[in-house]
Amino acid sequence: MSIWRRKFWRVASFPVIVKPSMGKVRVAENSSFFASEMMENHANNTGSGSPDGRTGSSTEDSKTNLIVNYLPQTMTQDEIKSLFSSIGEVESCKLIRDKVTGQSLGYGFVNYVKPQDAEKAINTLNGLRLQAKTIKVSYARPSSQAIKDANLYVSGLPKTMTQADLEGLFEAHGRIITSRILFDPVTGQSRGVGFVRFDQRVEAERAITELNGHIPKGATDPITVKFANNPSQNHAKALQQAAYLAPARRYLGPMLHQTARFRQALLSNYLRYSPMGADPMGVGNIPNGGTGFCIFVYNLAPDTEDSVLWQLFGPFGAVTNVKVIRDFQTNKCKGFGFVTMAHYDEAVVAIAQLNGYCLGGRVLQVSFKTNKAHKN
DNA sequence: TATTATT
Repeated sequence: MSIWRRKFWRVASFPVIVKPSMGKVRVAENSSFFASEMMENHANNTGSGSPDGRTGSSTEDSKTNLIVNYLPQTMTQDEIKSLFSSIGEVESCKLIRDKVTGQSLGYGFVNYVKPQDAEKAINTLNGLRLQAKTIKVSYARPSSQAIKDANLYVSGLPKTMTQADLEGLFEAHGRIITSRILFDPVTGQSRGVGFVRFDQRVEAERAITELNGHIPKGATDPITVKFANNPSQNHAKALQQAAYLAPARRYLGPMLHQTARFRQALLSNYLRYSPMGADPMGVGNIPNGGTGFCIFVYNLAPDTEDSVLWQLFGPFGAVTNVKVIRDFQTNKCKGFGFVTMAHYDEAVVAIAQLNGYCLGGRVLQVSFKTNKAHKN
């Protein structure tokens, strides 16, 4: 097999293009193909090695459990499991999603049966390029309250400050897990802001105390150091997105903050006035293997991503699966997709709200999926 | 002045 054939991964139904950069390709022994680029980014290497040397935890470090970061937004749990199963038997795999919108948070966990497979996965898959992302594979630290909310947002940095400089400034206050300086993609200039994630929250707290308002050597202005916003509770962004998607016609934002009880009230109201109230299951809609109710979405644009469906339907309740149907050759959306929702009442409201919804100049048709190709 | 690292 040539090196170029190795560039093309097929993981289940998910073809993944792997781009080895600079011809720097490693091929693992005892394995059909692995293209892996070792990270040159310091941030992505930090903390990816031995889990030893930690402080403040009595829990023993797992030698089989891995955390996978910087996953492409569209990658599903099944695809992750497929990819990591190419190394060895995977005991469990979990993609972390936003509780409200169902969107991938870009990281997950893979627990192997054998420690040597976990080690091999780090050596082989860390630094792998998937779509526009370079994934990071490292040992998961034992979960605890002490390691949560240890991510700092730093602003007011001198434009000349490098990532190494940043770490040099913060490393005295604890073990740095990751750090990053944000750059303008056009000019390539530092935006003067960045992030530093510590192992322990107390370390982050100490760094704030010591470094907020500090003037770096050679600089004139003080830096600001504070806790970074937590993405999983940042629904303001989702709200903005919903407002953007519904310019004038329907404003979905408030739905994000409604309780299940309010949704139930909406449902009662809806069923009272809807013809569907008489036939609540719709035509031929059967709970999909017990995982939920399948919804057919028609008139999607060719460039539609799965994430759009998550964003559209997530505000109405628990979305368990979405799928944009694509042309095998072009990979463009064929104009429709499916969304599975866990609860019937939420699916009903979502359909009622989104059928006729205008998305990118197209009027969507949304209904429960029917079994027949034609209905009357 | 904001990316997505703890189930």
